[in-house]
Amino acid sequence: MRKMIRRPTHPGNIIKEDYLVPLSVTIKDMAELLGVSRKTLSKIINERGSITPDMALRLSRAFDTTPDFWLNLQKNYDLWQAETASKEWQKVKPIPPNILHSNATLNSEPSA
Amino acid sequence: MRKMIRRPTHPGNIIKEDYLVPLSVTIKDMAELLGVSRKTLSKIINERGSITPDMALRLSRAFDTTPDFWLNLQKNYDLWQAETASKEWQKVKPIPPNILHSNATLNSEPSA
DNA sequence: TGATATGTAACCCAACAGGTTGCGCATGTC
DNA sequence: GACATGCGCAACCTGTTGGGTTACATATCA
Repeated sequence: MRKMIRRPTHPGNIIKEDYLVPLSVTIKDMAELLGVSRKTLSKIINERGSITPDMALRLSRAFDTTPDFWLNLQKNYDLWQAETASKEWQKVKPIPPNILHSNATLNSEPSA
Repeated sequence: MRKMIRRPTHPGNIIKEDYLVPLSVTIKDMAELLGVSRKTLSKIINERGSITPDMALRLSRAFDTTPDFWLNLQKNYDLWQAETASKEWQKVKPIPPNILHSNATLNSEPSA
């Protein structure tokens, strides 16, 4: 697993660049095809909305892709956001590997 | 991509069976280690809560895993739920492959 | 009996998905 | 110029959900 260096591409960007533009479809028409409101799609395209599981299913139908493709894009984006937004999670103390990968338990034998 | 037949395992199940039980850690203590409330972890363990990106980062720290591992579990679970919850997305009409994979546009030349 | 662990309900707050309506702007067309 | 269309976006509304705290009943264990 390589750590994400730069801000991952937003799914909306892919929709726009790889589908809407090449196909010359407007946001309005695409929203209709997908069965969602123009606003919902517009927000995603403009990177202010996210791909929900339901939207991923719709996109997978329209573009002959997998729902996972879209959800992975969103996942990577969200993860990057979470990593960046706060450093609180870094305060979590890792469970010592020797305990994690043995039969030992966390609260048994304080030391040895 | 193989289609998901049965209900995917909930991330909370993994946390419990693969970590809490083997390590003999209580939900209370684990919640403390993760820096979240007992309720938050309890909800996840009991499959009433989901793994957020932030929680995935915390789990990855504690258990020496990747955040993606946890988010993928959640993603698969959510996707299955969305597929099952409603069939509305199936009404989305696929864009004809010949148009999708050519230089043609959707609204150009109604036929040929 | 007393301490601990746990599920869960009640409450509160913030965020977010999605929908509708409408406004202002840009562009294209008649 | 006048009108239609596409689009970003702001309001406004609703429902859901994550997360926190407090509290309670139950269960288990020393």
